[in-house]
Amino acid sequence: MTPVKKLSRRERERLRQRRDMLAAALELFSRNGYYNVSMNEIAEKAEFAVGTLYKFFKNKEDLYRSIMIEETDWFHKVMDQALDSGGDEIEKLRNYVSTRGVAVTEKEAVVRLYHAEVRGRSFNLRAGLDDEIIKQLNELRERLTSIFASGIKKKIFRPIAEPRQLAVALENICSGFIMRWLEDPQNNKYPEEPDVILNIIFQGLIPGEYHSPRPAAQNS
Amino acid sequence: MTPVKKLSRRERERLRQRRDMLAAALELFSRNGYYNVSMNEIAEKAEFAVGTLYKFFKNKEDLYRSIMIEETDWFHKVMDQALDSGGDEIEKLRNYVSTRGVAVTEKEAVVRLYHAEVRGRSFNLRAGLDDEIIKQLNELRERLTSIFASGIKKKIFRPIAEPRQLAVALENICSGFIMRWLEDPQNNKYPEEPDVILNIIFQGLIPGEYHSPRPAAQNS
Amino acid sequence: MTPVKKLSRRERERLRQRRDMLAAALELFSRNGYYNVSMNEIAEKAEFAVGTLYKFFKNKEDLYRSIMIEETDWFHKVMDQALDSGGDEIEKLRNYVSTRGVAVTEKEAVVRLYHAEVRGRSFNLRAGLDDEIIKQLNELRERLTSIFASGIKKKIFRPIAEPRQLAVALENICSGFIMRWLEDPQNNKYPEEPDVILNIIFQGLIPGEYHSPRPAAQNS
Amino acid sequence: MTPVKKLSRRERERLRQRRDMLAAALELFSRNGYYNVSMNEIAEKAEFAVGTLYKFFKNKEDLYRSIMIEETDWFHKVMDQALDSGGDEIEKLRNYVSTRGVAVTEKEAVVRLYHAEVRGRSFNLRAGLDDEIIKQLNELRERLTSIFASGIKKKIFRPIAEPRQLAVALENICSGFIMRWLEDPQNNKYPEEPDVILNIIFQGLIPGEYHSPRPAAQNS
DNA sequence: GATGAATGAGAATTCATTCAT
DNA sequence: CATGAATGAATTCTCATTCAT
Repeated sequence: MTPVKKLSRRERERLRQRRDMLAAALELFSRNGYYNVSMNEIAEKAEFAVGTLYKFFKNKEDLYRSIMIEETDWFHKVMDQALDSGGDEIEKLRNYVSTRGVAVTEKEAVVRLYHAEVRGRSFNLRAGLDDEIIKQLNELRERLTSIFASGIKKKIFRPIAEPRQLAVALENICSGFIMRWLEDPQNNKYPEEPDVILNIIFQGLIPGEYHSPRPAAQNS
Repeated sequence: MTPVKKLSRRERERLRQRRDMLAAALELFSRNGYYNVSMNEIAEKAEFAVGTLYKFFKNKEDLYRSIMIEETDWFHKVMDQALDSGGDEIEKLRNYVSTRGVAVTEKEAVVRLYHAEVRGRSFNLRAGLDDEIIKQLNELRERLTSIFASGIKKKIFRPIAEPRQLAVALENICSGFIMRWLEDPQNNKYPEEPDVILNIIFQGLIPGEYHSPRPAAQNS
Repeated sequence: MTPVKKLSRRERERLRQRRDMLAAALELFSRNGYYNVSMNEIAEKAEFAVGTLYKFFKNKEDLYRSIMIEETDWFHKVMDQALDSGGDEIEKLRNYVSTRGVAVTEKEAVVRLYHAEVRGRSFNLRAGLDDEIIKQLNELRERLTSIFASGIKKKIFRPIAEPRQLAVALENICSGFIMRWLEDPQNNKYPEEPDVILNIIFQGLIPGEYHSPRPAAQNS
Repeated sequence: MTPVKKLSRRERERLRQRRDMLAAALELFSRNGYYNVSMNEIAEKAEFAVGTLYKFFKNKEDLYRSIMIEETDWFHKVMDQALDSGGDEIEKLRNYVSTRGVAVTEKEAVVRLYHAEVRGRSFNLRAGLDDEIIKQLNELRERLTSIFASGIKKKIFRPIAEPRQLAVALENICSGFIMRWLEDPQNNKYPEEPDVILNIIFQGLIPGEYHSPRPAAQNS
């Protein structure tokens, strides 16, 4: 995908170091929060001297921001692929839901940080998240939104709410389950079957157990 | 609830002072985050000396914790009342949704903090939220859960997912909308009509615009 | 002179502390130079905690700058008085010379710092000396200049150079002697008799040993 | 002077490198001060690696000291030559004055540093200037002193002060003018005509405009 | 021999907390 | 009892120096 290939040993080494630093910092930040992690701790965990950290990152905030940017990139990419998957709108949403779950298992720390920062609005960054990050998150939501829109247009989905509202709802239901899972993995699982979540929004639409019974009956 | 009534002037005065301190701290914490607020700032805003703050609260964390406890109490009480409302399960949920919206307008700062802390899992508290707070939040979720359960039992709701999952979903959809609203009040409003949210979960059930068309038709 | 008098005990106390801090810092700076003195050292010498230093001064540079300003003020005032002295132009210059000498004995540390900063152009202040300080030093030179000018006009002094050049010369001869004195007090004294210095510039004019004899005579 | 000639290519190369390093460092030190110049900056400007700097100089202070020694050597040599010039005492002093001026134009950076260090007593060197440097500076002053002494003896100069005092005075008048020049080249020039400075000290003696006129006349 | 990445001691600064008045 | 000045531990960041390649 990238036209790389020719990285000198030196460059590869530097990249590896950078990755190690980011990994150590990510782990600590996601576990203890920005303000409860000192540069010395990060250095120690990454097995470098503090000074070396500062060769790679201008300051603590820059280090944090770099993590956020790289991981948002990763998240964006992963989710993008999920939504690129062939299939109809339902299939895409199914992919969205299950990929959100997969992402956690792959990078728990990232997701943890993502939740603190994006869902909870932490105050780690004085100036707030980078525009670039916000842009990516918005893009993702817009993709979801247009999937809902097109699904509605094709009459696959009933227009039970505006597409963007549906997108927000879906995002947040997923996040809610993930959060619970992270907080108490014993007792909470992220639904293995994405339809559990989709059913919440589209029970009438998703073919499956709860589908056939006419909704009608209930209130009459 | 408590057998109040007999508070000496002294005691009433102290309570007032305490309330002022908590209010000042709440405002600042919710706006700048725990670590970007100093005890001196709080003291100044509350118009007390720092020393006085320490007469009321053991330390900064205790002050923060106290806010969380009091405000969770308030939130719990408000939401509890909403769910106590007469009416069937649908009515109760409607009340839940709209009360969540009302709560924001009444105590924006509280909700802001609540979101950082509960939704995002901030790291203001080293040791995490108090058990007492967690207990209350769980209670609230359990009430929601049993509303869903009873609704399903009464066949008002279709059993599209487990009651607790539905509760989590509802909570998070609401939070999602509230968060967006807080972040950009210009462009995002919390749905004035609670049914917008409930429709997402129960479009087949809530009587209304999108109800009648049989969901069935579309894919089969 | 100042309309003070009514300083609360608190204020007087604060002033005293500030003075102590400045004194400790002056002593250290003048002996070791800006960059070889740490805030902790200053705090220790002044018998305060570092934090207290920062209550009085925004940062290290501010502390240094404050010293420079206060001491330049003092120096300016002392020299100004010297030049205010009654008497003709010769008398004023005599006063200038001897007061420069007195100033050293009174505040050796100040003069030491003054020399590093003003004569040598140190690099303690990134942004250079305050305009206020430079203004005062220029004023002093201008006063000297006009004394020379008026002396020349009155034909007390021969116009051997431009008045400002004479002022610069006088300043620097004095500084030169002072510097030598400070560096090696054993072997160098600042001329007790100001005429020694004035004679260098005005040997033909200052009444005294070298005065009356026609210059011609000198080699007879 | 030294029995040079036989330097291997290797050695010549090393000398050239050393010179480049010293030149880069001189430029930076004289402009920003010892403590505001990092070894990395010097290395970069000299186009070497830091490590290489340390092959030539034990440490930062040694580098600085080396500059001072080499440049003092140069200055000493230049001034020595000036004083070697044929001619009587007056001629020699004239040469001293004008050579001081020439030196600035040739090596402004050196003079800048010289002033900070020698005139101002900077604190770049913890242990003060090298004895060797001090010795050279003293030698120069002694030469000046003996010129004054011999001039007085020959009755070319009137004994308006002790020879050494005259030497100090002359040195400092020159330095004073040079400093002003360096600080504000627009508005201050070093007297092109050395007699301007010499007149200040010897107006009665230097043949010229102010020489013959009887000093007597003046105050009557 | 040259390089420059890595090191870590040291300095400035902040802020929760204490305690004399 | 309230006050707020004083404290000093902890944190971020820099830069002279070293040493493996």
